[in-house]
Amino acid sequence: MRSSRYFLPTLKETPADAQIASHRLMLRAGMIRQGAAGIYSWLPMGLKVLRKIEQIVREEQDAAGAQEVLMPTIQAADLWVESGRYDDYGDEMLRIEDRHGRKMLYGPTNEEMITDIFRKEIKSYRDLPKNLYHIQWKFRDERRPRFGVMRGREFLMKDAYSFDLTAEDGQKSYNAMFVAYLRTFARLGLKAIPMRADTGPIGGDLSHEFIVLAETGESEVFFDKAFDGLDPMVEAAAGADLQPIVDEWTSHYAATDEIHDADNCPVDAGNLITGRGIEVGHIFFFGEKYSKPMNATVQGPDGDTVPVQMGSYGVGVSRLVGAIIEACHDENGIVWPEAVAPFKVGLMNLRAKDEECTAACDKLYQQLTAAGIEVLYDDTDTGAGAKFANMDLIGLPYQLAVGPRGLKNGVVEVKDRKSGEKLELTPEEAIAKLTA
RNA sequence: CGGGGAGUAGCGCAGUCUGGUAGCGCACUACACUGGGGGUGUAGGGGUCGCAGGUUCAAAUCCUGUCUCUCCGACCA
Repeated sequence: MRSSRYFLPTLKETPADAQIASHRLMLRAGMIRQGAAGIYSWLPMGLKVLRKIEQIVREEQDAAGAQEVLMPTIQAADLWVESGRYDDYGDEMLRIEDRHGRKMLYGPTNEEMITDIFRKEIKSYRDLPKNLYHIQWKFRDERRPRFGVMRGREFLMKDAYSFDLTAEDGQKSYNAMFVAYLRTFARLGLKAIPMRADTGPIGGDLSHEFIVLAETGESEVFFDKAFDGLDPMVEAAAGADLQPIVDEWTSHYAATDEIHDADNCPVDAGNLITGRGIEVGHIFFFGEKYSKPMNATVQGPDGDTVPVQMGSYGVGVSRLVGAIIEACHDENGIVWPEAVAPFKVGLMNLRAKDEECTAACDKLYQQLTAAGIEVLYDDTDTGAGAKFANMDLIGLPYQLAVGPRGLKNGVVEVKDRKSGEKLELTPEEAIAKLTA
């Protein structure tokens, strides 16, 4: 993509409303623009990152045996009356009426709807287990939206729902999601710690929050050093027993500051790590909480009709964009992990008016693009300093700077955004390095 | 929801107390210079001062109402 054609409105100055790093940087890097409190438009580069995160989440859900569906954003209130949550949910639910005066709502989550879909079709234990998920916009009318997309009112969420005959089977479904989450966050370039959690309004007995570590995270977290030794990229054969893995990850101490009690902490100070984190995922097993009131039942092998055992599993996809930036930035801007970077390489023509320089850049752009590398090519006729600053701000993993000075000696400069390491290479070497 | 703060050009702000031709920096347009870390100059364009009432010869400024945004706190993917 050429910068001269790309819609990438970066800002030199920081908008006054943005307090935290990710919000500031997303606005400055031209990723989002605010529509109303907690509601944002996603501009091309922001959307590109959002889609990449979404895709990784999707791949791991699919790999874990979940199947993608897509439920609507607008739901009829009836189902919520049936589950008893229409009154319980309170002002966080955006309630609307259609032209016929029918009560509707913009979905804050989808337990009721998925349960309704399930109960209408599934009648036998032979059809279990099932895990259905979707990635859809949700709306929760937060009292105080803040931190940009980290706590917006409208947000993109992956939510999966598992259905099993027994609680034991439900635990297996839970474990599959647990492992999928470990892998998902690791692939996104994050360090995530599962923590035992309150179940809140979703309800249920078994629940873990996944907290990604970021120095500027919203809450303080405490966890056993032992987590550092665990490998989140769990490889497990289909149908394998995941319980030992889950046990290992849940056997070590981890708690947010709300729960942590320094005086009674089971981990001695030498092994306790204190950090800050952001909640990006939350998984629940809640058994019959919705299946019972909503009559989502199947016939078991013995002929008895029983409520199905359910769990739900959320990932804050849009929040992850902010969380990744919180975990990956420096004073100059964003430092994207390669897996979610909007482009891998930022190619800078340092002297757009110089024909040789432009020819060299055009060629590099063509070669890299042909090799399947996503390149943002700054072909504009602006000062070199502005280009470097802008590239640092948007945080592409590699910068490829091409100017007359280097070309005279047959070299271009490749900079690693994260380490800051700069290499002078021939164009051929640069291509080889960037396509490796 | 409790307590603060703010709405003036795309962004950041001054002007409001003490009413009198709406300003500054950045960004933008044109031209020239410059050219490896947000460069320089000259000349420009852009604002019903959040909205609605009121007071006044005259309102960004005073009064009333209203909307929105935002910060801290309590709650959440």
